[in-house]
Amino acid sequence: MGRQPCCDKVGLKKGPWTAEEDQKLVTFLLANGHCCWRAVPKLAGLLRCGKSCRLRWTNYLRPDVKRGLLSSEEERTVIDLHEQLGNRWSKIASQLPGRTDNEIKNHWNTHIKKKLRKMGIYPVTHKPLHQARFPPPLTRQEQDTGGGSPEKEEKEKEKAVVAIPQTWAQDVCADKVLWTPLYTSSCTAGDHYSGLPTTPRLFS
DNA sequence: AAGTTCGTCAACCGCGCAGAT
DNA sequence: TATCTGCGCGGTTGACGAACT
Repeated sequence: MGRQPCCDKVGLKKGPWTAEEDQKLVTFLLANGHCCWRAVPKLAGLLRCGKSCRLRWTNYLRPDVKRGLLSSEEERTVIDLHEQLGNRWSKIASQLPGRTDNEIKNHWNTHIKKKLRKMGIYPVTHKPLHQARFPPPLTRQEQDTGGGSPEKEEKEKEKAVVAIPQTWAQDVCADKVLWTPLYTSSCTAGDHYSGLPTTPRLFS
């Protein structure tokens, strides 16, 4: 049996939120809090799914959410944390009060990546471009700062393959550093690989 | 001035995890 | 133990305005 959709999509509104919808959601949540996101739209009188309401609230309507560009200090923090954690946007966001994972992710993709490239730093590995290497196959376990249960650790060890991030292909192409398909015969973004590649081929 | 391309960012989608039954 | 349900996360899309030709 397939997974049920998060909500019945028939008759539900999608796309940008109107001021009126925002008002309804804020009024409801401030008065009642949220016991269960699935029930929120119905109770608040909105034709949205619960997921959409949660996203709108956490990213834009929450009273403590900070708007506007990231300061240079915040940016530095994001870069440092990204180096340690990778694309764990929610973890990174938790270190920056008032910032959301979505905002940080967008800022990273549109501003920071570009800045790093200009500085000659490869944004995925945080290493100089000329030393660009395929990212080591870190498992979630390795990326997480905290430890896990021994069983979990064992399971993670078994996972010798990790997903190649789709951004990899984009980044590499943008910087005209293309990898030869030495590590796999038909490797594309989203595929899986095990082990490390050999050498990159540079295109001018 | 009009058309096209690029950059930004709000919002959606699908998946994985955890708790409940 | 297996299945169901809801939430949260990360990747991706698409609308829209700005910049460029």
